Amino acid sequence: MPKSTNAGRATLKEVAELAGVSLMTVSRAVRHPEVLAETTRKKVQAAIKKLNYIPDDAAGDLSSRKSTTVAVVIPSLHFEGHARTLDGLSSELRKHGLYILIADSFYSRSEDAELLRRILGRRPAGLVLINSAHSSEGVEVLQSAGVPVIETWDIPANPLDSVVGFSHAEVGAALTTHLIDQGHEYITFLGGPLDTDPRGNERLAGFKRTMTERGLDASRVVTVEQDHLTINAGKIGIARVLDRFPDTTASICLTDRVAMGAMMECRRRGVSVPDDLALTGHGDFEFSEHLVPSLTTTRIDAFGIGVHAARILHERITTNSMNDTERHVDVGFEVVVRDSSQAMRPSTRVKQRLHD
Amino acid sequence: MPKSTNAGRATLKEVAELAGVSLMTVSRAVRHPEVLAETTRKKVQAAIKKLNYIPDDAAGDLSSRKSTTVAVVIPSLHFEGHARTLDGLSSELRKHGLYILIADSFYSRSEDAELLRRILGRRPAGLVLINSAHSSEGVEVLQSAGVPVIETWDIPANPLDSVVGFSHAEVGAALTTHLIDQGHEYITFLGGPLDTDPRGNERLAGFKRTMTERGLDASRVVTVEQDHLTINAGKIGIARVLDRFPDTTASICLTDRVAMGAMMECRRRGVSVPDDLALTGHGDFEFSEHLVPSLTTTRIDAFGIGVHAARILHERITTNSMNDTERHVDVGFEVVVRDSSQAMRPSTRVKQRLHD
DNA sequence: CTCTGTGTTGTTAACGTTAACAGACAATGC
DNA sequence: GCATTGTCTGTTAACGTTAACAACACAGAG
Repeated sequence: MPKSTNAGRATLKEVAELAGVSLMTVSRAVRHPEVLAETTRKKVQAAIKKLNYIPDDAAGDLSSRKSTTVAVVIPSLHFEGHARTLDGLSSELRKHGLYILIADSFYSRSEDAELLRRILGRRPAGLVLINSAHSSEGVEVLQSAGVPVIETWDIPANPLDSVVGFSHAEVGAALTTHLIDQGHEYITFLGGPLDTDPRGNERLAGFKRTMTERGLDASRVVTVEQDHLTINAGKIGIARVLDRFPDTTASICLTDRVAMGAMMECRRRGVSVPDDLALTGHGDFEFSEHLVPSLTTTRIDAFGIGVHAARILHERITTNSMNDTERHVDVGFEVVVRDSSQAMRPSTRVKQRLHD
Repeated sequence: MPKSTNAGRATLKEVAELAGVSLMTVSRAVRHPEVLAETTRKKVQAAIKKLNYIPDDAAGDLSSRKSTTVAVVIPSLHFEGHARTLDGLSSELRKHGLYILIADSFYSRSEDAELLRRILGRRPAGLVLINSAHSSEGVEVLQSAGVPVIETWDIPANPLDSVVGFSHAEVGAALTTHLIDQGHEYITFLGGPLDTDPRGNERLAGFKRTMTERGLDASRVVTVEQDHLTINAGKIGIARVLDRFPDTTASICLTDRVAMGAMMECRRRGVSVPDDLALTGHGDFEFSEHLVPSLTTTRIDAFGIGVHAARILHERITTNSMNDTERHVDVGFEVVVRDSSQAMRPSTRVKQRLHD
């Protein structure tokens, strides 16, 4: 057994000794095997296998002044879309030998700068921010980070650096337009605590703008403080909507989870969706198309956001040129019209009992 | 601007020069400020602030022969429970200054060993495996990793090392017992492709064992190949259940997502849950209690699994003693009985229309 | 038979940090 | 007054790797 301090793991040196070559030859056998003479290569590879040698990437990074990690700052993994973006990032970054270091930031804004500093201590090659907002100190840290920073899931007014996202205001506007086009006039916006959710606020702004443009009442807004964007918030919220604005015929819910909570509560109360109340969500979650009635929503290419961010990152890491054309990407969104927001077609109504 | 190669970031050396002290004094100012004289400490801290110095953890790890990363191998982030476990891990590990390195392994089993080798290249202090199975080569890599390995979400027959999980067979058995106690005799197990899902298989085994013990037919099993554990699989699967075993009065679904798909399809077909067909799931997802009818399921303390794993890991990293008492933890589970599996109480039935 | 490449391997000096020890100096005990 | 202790800071040698360059052998060209 090697008396290495390195948790018993073999090092370049030990492999080199066993194979009877120099350190660099072993290093080359790992990274550029093609430059070695075949006999040497085989000898070294045998030694590597025998000792179960795994190169220490951190030491390699240090020596070569490169970095093989990308840090991802994410508020919560409980949101399907974020998980999909992470998948997209991961699958694309893997192709380039980059690892993902996770920083979930779902706590107080005040620790924000500290978290970012800690993560920068790992010397990541770049940072991907998923749907996150930062304190002014945090922004300062990011600006002096010296590595590419990619903000995703939004198109902020003052981007730090690169951006891959979509317009939340347009999402709000598109859903509102859809409902108005369906003949609705009394539309209530159902959201979470909007002061801590800039994106929700933008969607609300899109709603208000569109309602006003169409000459309708844009002031019908209900928020739920306790739960943030949960199914439960929708359940509580829709009760308030029905209470405060009983003539509401359609409600725009901040996310699909909120919409689901609303829909279930409607069912419990015997309020028919969409006949008594039309509902829309946002995000196109897995369950959304399966609900009865199926949920009208907006679909975001969450995986694509991750892939896009990864590509931009990779390009910016390898080439030093800042190709401005690709610095800001709007991936758009798609309004998916389903049963919850339109007069039901017979084919989608509850079917007859089976086997009769 | 410093001419450092390190992406413009300040190093110990630059801070030392600015403060007029040695490297070690700066290092101490960061890690053990209490040993320095107050005047020195302030001088150094001012220099650190001025240069925006952030220590390079990788270099520190290398020099001190420690590691500040923990690698997490996770099959998919799309499962709520996994995300919660990751949260638990993260929040507990953060207390000890440990970072999480993510390896999502949701691809072919053959790449398995390669992925593990790559992750070990980061020299993690430990490995947490969430709900994962490995090829024999992968197992070999793990065994020679030389760091603590914690398997979670299951209690495997042959653990590699530490374990934090629960018995899937008991889950299957408990749900089956519950349904039998409700008076059901014709129970169908609805699962995914079981050959690639050892845990699903165990739950199935628990089902079969219990059915047989109670003298009931244990052979009613329906699997769906296309989709794995999705809502859609439940939708497709329940159709097969009703088709192949029309006298079924209760169905045990592999997960809550499958159960939801089943429930929605039932609604579409006019099959009443639970009156015509009782349903159970597994996992207690966010939506489960909100469905109408609410879903009977098993609840796992997913966050707690993460916290537990983090504690074991931390103990094993800091003390070299292998405290055997805590090596294998069964966190258990809880059967949550809701409306989908019992004769409905009036209070939970669909309420009267609102405002009338 | 020297010259010039070409293909292959080795040597040295970093990368940014820390552990271990060494030294300087002041305060204390006898 | 002199050794002894304690407090603080500095020096040296690593950690495991890679970039850059040096060195060597051997082939073919002239």
